[in-house]
Amino acid sequence: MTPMKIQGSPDPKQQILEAAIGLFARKGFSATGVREIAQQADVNIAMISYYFGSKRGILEAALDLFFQRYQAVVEQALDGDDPPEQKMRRFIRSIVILLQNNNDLVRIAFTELPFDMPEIAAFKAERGRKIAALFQNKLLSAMEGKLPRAIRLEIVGPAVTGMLVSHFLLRPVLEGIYRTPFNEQFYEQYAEEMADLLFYGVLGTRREFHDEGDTR
Amino acid sequence: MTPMKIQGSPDPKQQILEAAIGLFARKGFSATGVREIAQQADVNIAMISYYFGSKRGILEAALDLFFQRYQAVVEQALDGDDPPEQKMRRFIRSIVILLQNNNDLVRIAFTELPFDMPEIAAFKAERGRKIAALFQNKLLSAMEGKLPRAIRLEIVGPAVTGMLVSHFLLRPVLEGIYRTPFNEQFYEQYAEEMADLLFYGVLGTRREFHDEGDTR
Amino acid sequence: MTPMKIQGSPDPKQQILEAAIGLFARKGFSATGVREIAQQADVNIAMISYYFGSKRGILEAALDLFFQRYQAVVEQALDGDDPPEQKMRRFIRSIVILLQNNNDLVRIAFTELPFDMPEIAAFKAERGRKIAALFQNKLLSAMEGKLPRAIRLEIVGPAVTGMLVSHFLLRPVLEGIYRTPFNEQFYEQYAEEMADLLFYGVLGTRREFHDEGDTR
Amino acid sequence: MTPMKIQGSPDPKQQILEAAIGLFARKGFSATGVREIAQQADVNIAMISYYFGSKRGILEAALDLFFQRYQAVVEQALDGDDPPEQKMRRFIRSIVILLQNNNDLVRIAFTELPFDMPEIAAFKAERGRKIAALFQNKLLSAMEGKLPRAIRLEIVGPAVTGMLVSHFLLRPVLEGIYRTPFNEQFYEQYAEEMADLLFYGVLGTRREFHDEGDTR
DNA sequence: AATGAATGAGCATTCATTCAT
DNA sequence: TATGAATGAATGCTCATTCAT
Repeated sequence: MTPMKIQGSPDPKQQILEAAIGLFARKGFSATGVREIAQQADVNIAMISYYFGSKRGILEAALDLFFQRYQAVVEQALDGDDPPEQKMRRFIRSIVILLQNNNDLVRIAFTELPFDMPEIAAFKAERGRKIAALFQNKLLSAMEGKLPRAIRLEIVGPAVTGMLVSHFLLRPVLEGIYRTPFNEQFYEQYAEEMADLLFYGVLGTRREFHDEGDTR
Repeated sequence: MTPMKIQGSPDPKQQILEAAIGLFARKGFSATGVREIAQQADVNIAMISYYFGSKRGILEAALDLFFQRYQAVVEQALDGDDPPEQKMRRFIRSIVILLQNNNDLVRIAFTELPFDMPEIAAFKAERGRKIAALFQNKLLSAMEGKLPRAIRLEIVGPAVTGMLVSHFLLRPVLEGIYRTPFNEQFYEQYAEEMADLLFYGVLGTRREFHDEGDTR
Repeated sequence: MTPMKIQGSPDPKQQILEAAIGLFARKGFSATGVREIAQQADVNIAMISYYFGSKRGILEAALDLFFQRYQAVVEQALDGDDPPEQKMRRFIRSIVILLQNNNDLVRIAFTELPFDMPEIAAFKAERGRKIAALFQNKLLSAMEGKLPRAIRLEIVGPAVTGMLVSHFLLRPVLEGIYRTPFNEQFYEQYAEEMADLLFYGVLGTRREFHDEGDTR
Repeated sequence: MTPMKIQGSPDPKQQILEAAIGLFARKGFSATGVREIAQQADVNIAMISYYFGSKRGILEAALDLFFQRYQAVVEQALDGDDPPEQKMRRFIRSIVILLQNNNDLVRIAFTELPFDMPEIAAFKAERGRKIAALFQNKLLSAMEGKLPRAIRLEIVGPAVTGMLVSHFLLRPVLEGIYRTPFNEQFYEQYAEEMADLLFYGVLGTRREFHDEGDTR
């Protein structure tokens, strides 16, 4: 039976998770105390053990959430019979939206890889493998032989990831360097620039390689 | 007068810094205790206050060290009258070597940006601005008008940074995903792939844009 | 619901407060460690934060306790329509009993006025003002014009306080100087001598000023 | 050979003592650190051990200084063949000046009697005995039989001390209670009021006891 | 006489977690 | 489910003192 919650006292498990994600992203996992999470979530401190077992349990839940969403985007973007470049553009656009809306989760996922929590690293590797396989099967296998240079996934994969993500990880610093407002409009352009950069580099032009329709 | 140190009792300030860099990179700043640093550095715990004022002081010293080295590489690579593409290739090769040799510092510099240490973020922004200016003045200004698409530094800058760095940040996870050995030979190829990717993207080829000699 | 406590595990908050009062009085606030308090109170050290927030919190609680009791004595002694001299004798007798029974608190209240804890000094001033006002309203206003010399409260007030209290502050030293046993009987005489000294000084006699009945 | 000191680098021992007296008075002995003393005295920290042996050594030097000055005032005021009341008025006037000029020392002497430094208490008792003996021999013995009530030194002594001193100990709090400016003029009146209070109390008048000339 | 590095014990406070209710 | 009290270990930092130079 799902308990009816009156307004103002929502699901405490969800409250804890949301509070923790915000704090982990802003202060880091270690620097965040369970007391702080409990206070922010307006929940008794013992509820954390109760719902998540431990502080680490919350981190695992957060990572799980991120990879679920990430993988969903990948699957959805790469699915279907569209040409690879179109799939890729769709992926980039979707992923930029994901990164925008889950900035905190992204920071946690890419930032917290403590070597003293090997299970966390293992968990990430496992999820990463799945996603790499999706790319291999749904995208790269269809492009083989058609590219000017072969794509080595273990190199290009992380490079593309870093290319797309670093803006979001560095955002607080970037805001201190550039005056550009990082608003909705910016991120639309951002996605296009990322795609062009990935496809043609800074020196190439889209027309050179082959005639193409609008891939957008 | 520089004191002659007998073997076995080297400069304790240096010892502390090195120990801390290793631990910060592996466990994160917050998760690393001063006792741990002192023990690893084989130094009395009070020496940390004595030399660095506080744990945070060590972090600042580490960041300073990283940015000094980073900026030195940038200046050296971009200096001179060589054509831009050549400068850029030189920069990428140098930076890959730097990242290889300072993996711990890199992780610290890109990972520790806690919002509750705003001075740290400010420090990074200040150094970032300097480096961005170097690129603008020594590289981009010479390329203006010659590119198929204008380069927006506030977008391409972080993207290139992330493209180059993410391998090193994600390395422990990548090792769990791919079987590629990350050895000397790998990083030579890595630098070339990064340059090609940056210049021509995954779809472009180097010959298309303009005939060029060997830019290496 | 007040929890029934079995013998041997009494109210830990009270335990902490009592232990701290004893130690603060004997060693001073700064020289007393929280570990020492916790040990003496037979309580886990973290309970100090839990109940009082900090070591300073215990000091504040102790001062509050003292001033509550002090003010209660003043109010009770000065209340009613008795002639001023009688009120004053009653006050002195009551206050001597209070000082006897709260020697530790007295020492803390008069000894700990660190200039680096301005809130403490402010707290004392506020309580002192209240008590000064009580004297002004319930005692001095009734005596105006009837005295050989006007009483300046800001001078006589501290003087009387010091006169009464100094024995208790200096007791450990006095025990090293005089052989008098400071027992119950002594303090009865002490109260009378204080009253006589305050009223008639060392040279005056009670009969000289005006014929009076037994003022006790 | 007494070293000639150039201006600006005066006797470091004196510097340390003065810095320490100020800090002990403001923060208390325990709360004052040797680093702080050394810094305030503009002296290397190791000089404290060198000159005073330990932090406690400074406290002992300060107490010694206070009692020397105190005893000198007592001896000077009580010496000679003047009538007792005149001696006593002289003493009170002198002591008020002493208290004014040595406010820090007074606070230290009356405030720091930690039970865990028994030698300090013993030292104070010894000096206190000497001063008590001076009063007994040079003042009270001449008044015996001439007073309306016998004076018990072990009671009146501390009372008078407290009466005189409490203003100076409580000064920071008194400044928060009353608006009276504690200036030169105030302390002249203060001394007179103290003498009158001691001699005649709040109810007595100076003319009642015996006709007297100007006792000043 | 003076320095700055070094020591080891100690400081107040906070940690994540547990448990009886 | 939910609470608040309780635990013991750990936190970063400072202490007074010592010592070789």
